[in-house]
Amino acid sequence: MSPKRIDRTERRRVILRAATEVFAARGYRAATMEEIAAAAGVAKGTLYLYFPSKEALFFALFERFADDAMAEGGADSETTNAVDAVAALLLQIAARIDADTVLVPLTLEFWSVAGVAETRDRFGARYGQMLDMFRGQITAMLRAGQRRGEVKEKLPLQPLASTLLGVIDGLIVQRWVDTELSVADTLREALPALMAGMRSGPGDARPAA
Amino acid sequence: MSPKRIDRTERRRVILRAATEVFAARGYRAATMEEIAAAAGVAKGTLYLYFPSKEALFFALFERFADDAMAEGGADSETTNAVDAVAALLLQIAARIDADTVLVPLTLEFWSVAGVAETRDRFGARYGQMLDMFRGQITAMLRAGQRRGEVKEKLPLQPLASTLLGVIDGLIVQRWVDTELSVADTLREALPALMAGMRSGPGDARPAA
Amino acid sequence: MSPKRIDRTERRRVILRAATEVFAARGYRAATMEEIAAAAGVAKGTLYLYFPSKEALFFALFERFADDAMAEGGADSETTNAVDAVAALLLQIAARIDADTVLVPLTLEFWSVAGVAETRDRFGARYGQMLDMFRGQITAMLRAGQRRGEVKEKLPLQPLASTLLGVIDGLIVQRWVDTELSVADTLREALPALMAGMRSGPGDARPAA
Amino acid sequence: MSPKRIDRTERRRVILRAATEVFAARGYRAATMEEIAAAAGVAKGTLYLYFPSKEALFFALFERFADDAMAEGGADSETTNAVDAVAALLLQIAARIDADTVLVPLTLEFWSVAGVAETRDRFGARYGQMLDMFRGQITAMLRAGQRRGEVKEKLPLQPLASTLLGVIDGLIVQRWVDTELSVADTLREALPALMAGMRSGPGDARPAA
DNA sequence: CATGAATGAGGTTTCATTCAT
DNA sequence: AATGAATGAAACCTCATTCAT
Repeated sequence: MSPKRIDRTERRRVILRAATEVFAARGYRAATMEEIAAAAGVAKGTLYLYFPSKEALFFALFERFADDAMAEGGADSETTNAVDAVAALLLQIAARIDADTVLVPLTLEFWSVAGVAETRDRFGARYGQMLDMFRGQITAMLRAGQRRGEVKEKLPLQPLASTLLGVIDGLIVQRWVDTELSVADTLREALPALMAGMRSGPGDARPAA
Repeated sequence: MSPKRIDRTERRRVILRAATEVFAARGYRAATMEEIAAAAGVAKGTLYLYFPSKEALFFALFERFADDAMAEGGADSETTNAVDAVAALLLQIAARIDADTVLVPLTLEFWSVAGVAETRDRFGARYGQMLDMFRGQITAMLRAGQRRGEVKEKLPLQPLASTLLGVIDGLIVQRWVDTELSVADTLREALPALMAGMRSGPGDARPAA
Repeated sequence: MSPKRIDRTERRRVILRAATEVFAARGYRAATMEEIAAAAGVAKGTLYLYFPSKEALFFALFERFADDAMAEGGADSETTNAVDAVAALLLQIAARIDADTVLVPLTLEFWSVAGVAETRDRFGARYGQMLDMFRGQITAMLRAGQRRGEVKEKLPLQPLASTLLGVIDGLIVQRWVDTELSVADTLREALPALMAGMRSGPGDARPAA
Repeated sequence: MSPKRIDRTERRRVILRAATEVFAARGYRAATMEEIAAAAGVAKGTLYLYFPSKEALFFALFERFADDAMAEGGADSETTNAVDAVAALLLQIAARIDADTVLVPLTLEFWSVAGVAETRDRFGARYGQMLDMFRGQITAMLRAGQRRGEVKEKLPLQPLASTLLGVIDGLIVQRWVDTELSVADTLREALPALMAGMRSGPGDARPAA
């Protein structure tokens, strides 16, 4: 019924998609608004009708990225063994990274832009939020596991969660330099050995019911 | 006949030091040669007497960084238990990261620059070299441990090495957003639990006793 | 939907005109894009919307100059005596030089830029093309004159054409140092004496009569 | 007897020779003092002990060039036929141009630099001096020829001299675009035909004795 | 005398942003 | 709403000139 049949939400999405490609391929600074506009099939000026500045556009991208990542959470932490559930969460994230080729360079780019003094606050806060959420989730899963006697007591849950989560980012870095490497495959092989020590063995089982 | 007495090596070092600060604080693209010159206490033109271009300067920085990191190796892998030795190597790297505040943003910046199409080859190759060296070293240490019966047989050594090494980079990312976080402290707490599963337990011990 | 209405061709012309002035007055290297922009009444960046580089702008100028010069040809070579026709062609070129004051310094500048190693190929080839065309035209006119019995047989047509054409460039140089000198006037006076020897005299006339 | 066995005059010559090569190959603006110093086998600073500036060095080169050219004059204008003597003078200059490969680009460069507003006065005046000298010489030779009855009366001597001299410069231009072309050969072939019309024929001979 | 390291003004080019249409 | 021409602030890099040794 609107005179012009233009769906602002849809066009915004198109622009964000184009920006994703361009930022991933060229980096934040090297990417030009011209390139993004061309990739989105709109004129340069149009970008400014949807995002007030280049930085805002990049930040919007980042937010969508963070939202998506955080939606990933909420797994079946109750049904399975806690250690397996944590592994499953990590593998799920890893699979998404392997599947979407722009995620690796784009993640690198987020880190870099966020490291720059001017943008540190905006980006850093948001990224920290995301990290906290994941760390919290992992910690909670492990704590639940401890309550159920699946996970050893006396484990430094916070540092463990940080480290486990870090594994993902660490493999992202290795993936950009070695495009053959599969984050998910690597994790699938390595996690069992790494997490074995967290399971409560026969000796330290709860006195049980 | 006697030209001005200048220690070119020393001056080069001063410039590299200044570049380290500026690149870390502002990022590669945002950093200007003017800023670097000012930080080094020389004129803009002088930078070009030591490095032919901005990119060359950044790459030189990266090389020195890679050299330093690789010199880190050669630990006491023979004397101690292999698992402990690997942990010690990681902790040593972690300590260096905690000690030098510019290392975190600079590392992020390396990743980002290397991810950009134009520079990917130059930087990526060098970074891959460094990663390979570390992965190789960790793999070798674990394999030696297997021979000595300290490390479980049937472990996927390559993926494990990648993952363990990745832990460092993953924590660097977290450290950048949470400057309170100590990479070394986190690792010191988390590693025992993560690596416990790699040690050969009583059950799978060598015939021995 | 209706973008700003701009006559790109006209604006291109304005820029070329401004560039002509500035390059003529200051020389290729000394001329700055800033100056050219100011002379054209546009901003520096605008120049780059029409020409990708300073060199391209200069080359475009050169091409237009060459095109104009070559369009000059096609005189009334059939109706008049061949020797007179050649003289008329030279005088026509000369008149254009006298009329347009920037042509002298600009021509000097073309020569100079074309002489420099880096640009020799691009500019040299184009200039050679123009020279060849003029030499060919003069040669053809004289040959036709020979067929009609107006021009002496046994003349070295190629060298003569080169030399006659060279007279123009030689006078351009003199005009540059002596702005009073009129290329056309000088030629009008000198050519009859110089070309008299090319006309077939009574002695070497065709059997005819 | 002097403590240092350095002949300033000789070193000046060496620098000028090096400058000749570099200016010819790269043009005035593109040539750097660094390159000239390297070509001369001295340090950059040393150039400034002999010439106060780049422009002064180029001008010195130009002056030497002009001096050499003017020394060329004073031929055997008395002994031979005046028309032949003029032709001989032009051929002599042409031969020198063919022999010395740097003369062509260097001449072009002189013209160009002299065309630039800032240097016009210095260079232009000197160049005009040189041209005047040659024109004067040719005019004088022809006038003497008229007195001796070798040259037609009623000839526009000034324009003729300008044009004949111009032929040289015109062929220099053609030579840079066509390095095969020999200025001397071209002139040797073309001049007889061009100058034939200046000789007093049987009909217009002086009543004479 | 000679050197060559250092300087910094100045040049070309890029590109985020604005705004008339 | 959309366009894309125009702007002009920066940025990288060059190089003539100076001057401490």
